Amino acid sequence: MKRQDPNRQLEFLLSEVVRLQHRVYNQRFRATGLQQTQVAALIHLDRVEQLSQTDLAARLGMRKAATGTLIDGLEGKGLVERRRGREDRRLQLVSITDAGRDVVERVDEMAEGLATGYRRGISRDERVQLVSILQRLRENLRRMDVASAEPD
Amino acid sequence: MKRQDPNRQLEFLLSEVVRLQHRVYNQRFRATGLQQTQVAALIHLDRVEQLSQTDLAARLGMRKAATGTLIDGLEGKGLVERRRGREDRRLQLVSITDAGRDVVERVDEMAEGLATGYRRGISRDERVQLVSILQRLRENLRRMDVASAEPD
DNA sequence: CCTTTATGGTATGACATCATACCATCTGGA
DNA sequence: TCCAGATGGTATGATGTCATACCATAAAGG
Repeated sequence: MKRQDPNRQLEFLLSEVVRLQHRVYNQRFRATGLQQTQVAALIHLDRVEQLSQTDLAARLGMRKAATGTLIDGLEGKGLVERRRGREDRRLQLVSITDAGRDVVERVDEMAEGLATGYRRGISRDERVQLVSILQRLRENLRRMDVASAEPD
Repeated sequence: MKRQDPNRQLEFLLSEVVRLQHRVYNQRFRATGLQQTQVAALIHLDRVEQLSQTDLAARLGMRKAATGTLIDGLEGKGLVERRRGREDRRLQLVSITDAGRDVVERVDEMAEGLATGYRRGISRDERVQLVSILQRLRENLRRMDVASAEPD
């Protein structure tokens, strides 16, 4: 039962990196009052016109409930709008506002600066590789998630 | 200002994967009553005899306060012990108990099963590569973290 | 020695996410 | 047509992590 060095155990390493990442980004974005996840949501919305909450949840890898409160926050700041679906009135269609687009613009510039330090010592090829592997990991995890998540 | 596809933006992708990962693992480990992070802490402690809380915090990428409550939980279950440092009485030296070692053993077996689905379609070489890149990313983030975190 | 500063840990209040349970609306078959 | 299940969303209570502020002990300089 030779156990992995926890420093190399993929799952733990990923968690650690993401914890650090959230901390660093949230410190830097303090001025905007936005969390990294909210920024992610805004950027998703900036590229697609509108999205139901369930769609958005799937893209962020979150649950519906959490996505709802996430959007509450963005809506409260006027960065995002909700409209009931016209055909299917269960849907909450979320779309970004002009104010939201401005924020994305500003945040993008900040992110530019951060990315420099973030990517130091990692080549373009490696980044491409990394993304590719992470996408497969995500696929695997999605499969494992639904496999056990009947009741939602 | 050509913006990245959020599906490929490294930072977001990492966050998403880790959210999924936590969900899947916590579902599966429900029976043990442990969170993935607690498991990580146990495994660290299983390999080093003892560790101060600050050390442990550094290894997990967390802050001191959060690490304290994490350990409270493990201590409450009897998986871990705290002793005041004999030479430096500020230190809380944390070490794993026999019960803790048993849990690690059991969890390791469960993790074995999970890892199969987790790693599907990802070669050994790719995993090595991934770990290497993540370690550099971690280094970068640590630098960016302390760079701004004077007051703790 | 004695004071200042650094360091380990804890307390507190905020917030994000989760799981579960629930309500509203749609859809497909009897 | 209408009822049963599926699906979108919300409400609630728990927990994990954070940032900040604080206390206790140690180390360093006069």
